[in-house]
Amino acid sequence: MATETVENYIKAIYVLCRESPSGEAGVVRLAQEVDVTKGTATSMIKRLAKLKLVKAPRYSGITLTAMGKKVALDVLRRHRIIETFLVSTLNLDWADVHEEAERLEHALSPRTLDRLDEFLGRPSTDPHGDPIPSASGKVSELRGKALSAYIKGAKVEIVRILDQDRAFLKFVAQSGLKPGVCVTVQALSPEGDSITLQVKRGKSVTLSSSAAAKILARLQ
Amino acid sequence: MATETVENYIKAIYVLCRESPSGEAGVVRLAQEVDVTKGTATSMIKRLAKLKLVKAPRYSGITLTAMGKKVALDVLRRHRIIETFLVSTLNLDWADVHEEAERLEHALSPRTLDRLDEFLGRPSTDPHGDPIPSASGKVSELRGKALSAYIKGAKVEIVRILDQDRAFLKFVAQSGLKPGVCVTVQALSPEGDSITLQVKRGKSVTLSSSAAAKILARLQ
DNA sequence: CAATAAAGTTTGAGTCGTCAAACTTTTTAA
DNA sequence: TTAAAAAGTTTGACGACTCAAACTTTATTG
Repeated sequence: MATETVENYIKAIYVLCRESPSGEAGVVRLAQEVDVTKGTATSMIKRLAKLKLVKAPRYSGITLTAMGKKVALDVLRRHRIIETFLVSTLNLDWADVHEEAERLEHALSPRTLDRLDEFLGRPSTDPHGDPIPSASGKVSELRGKALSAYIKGAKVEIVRILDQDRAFLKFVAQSGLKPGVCVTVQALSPEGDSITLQVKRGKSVTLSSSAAAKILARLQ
Repeated sequence: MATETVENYIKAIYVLCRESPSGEAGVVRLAQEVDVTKGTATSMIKRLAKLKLVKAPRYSGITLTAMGKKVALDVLRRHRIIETFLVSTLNLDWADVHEEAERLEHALSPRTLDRLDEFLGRPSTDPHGDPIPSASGKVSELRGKALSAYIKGAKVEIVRILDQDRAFLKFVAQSGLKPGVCVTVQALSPEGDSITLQVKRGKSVTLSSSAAAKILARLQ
């Protein structure tokens, strides 16, 4: 069994690989993510390589092996089911839930996880719209494009928020941009580098393009 | 903040002190309880003493300080609330729940714990009948005497099972002796060192006195 | 293309929690 | 009351995880 620390590194590597265009994770970013120095990250990567969880040629990018990917999806499944529970059953604040799940995800037995999943009605996404991997390790990456990619007048449904940062999530929630909500693109300003959305009649929000890039939506 | 390991030692010491007539815990039993060698236990006790959580004069009994007691009750509160959740909400098996709670109890923030407590309707005991300490650290030790202390013909209500051993709990559950259940003392056999209970019409169970001593009940 | 910045690695050391085994003190019982 | 058993302690070592700081390699850019 992978230790809690190992699980955290693997999960972080998985996420970083998804984010990076090259599909590889870097030591410095990884160190940031798990909150250690880069030296520590390097030595941990060596251990992960010895455990056959990652491939990491010297001075080059890190990628997960098939085994590593399996571990990552397993952790992610636990994480997202817990987040769903915390929000939908315990009514915890949408933005606060990430850190809590971060700790709980390592303490759930497979049996309990399955009961929890059952209790929740076998949800397919978590409150941020992130897909929950199946018990057998499959993820359906949701269709949906960045908000910033739509044209003026488009009516779209928010499907996912690609960021776990508390402040950002708080802002998003406050603006009413949770997954499931429908909005209309009211204005695009290439000069101002921003996008304005109508959330409901009379209420609109303006976002920078970079913020809008982290919110996925699909045509209504 | 006390580490997970520290919390486990403190909890074990609390339980051992309750059980022992002298009110003190011993190193060997403690080592058994947390599943380490006695040398390890000794060195941990030193650390706990340095942290002002226990008093442990050399070659003598271990007791908790006021601070230690507070930590113990806090852990116990978390443990018992989680057990209640696992049984009453997720329908996990009554006997399996202890180990699971053992791991989860260290991963819950105060906020989440309170939400969980609220969700459960602020229960006062866990599924074994153990009292749940209040958030401020008060425990109401339940009234109730060992089953073995009642006389023939007594009609009593089971209130608590004083043992976390899986096999014992499994047996108890199978016999229908959960807290809340009413039984009648059908026979006492000092020679056979046993007690026979009528659980409901037509169903009776025989227990050794030592087993009956671990089941608390009160007069109906 | 050289100089500098950034990314990555290595080294030496420290903490936490653990073990096995030798040792000391206390308790028990013959 | 003293020898054996039980309880408790110490020592030296190890694995997991971490840091700071020196170092090497790769990338960037004037």
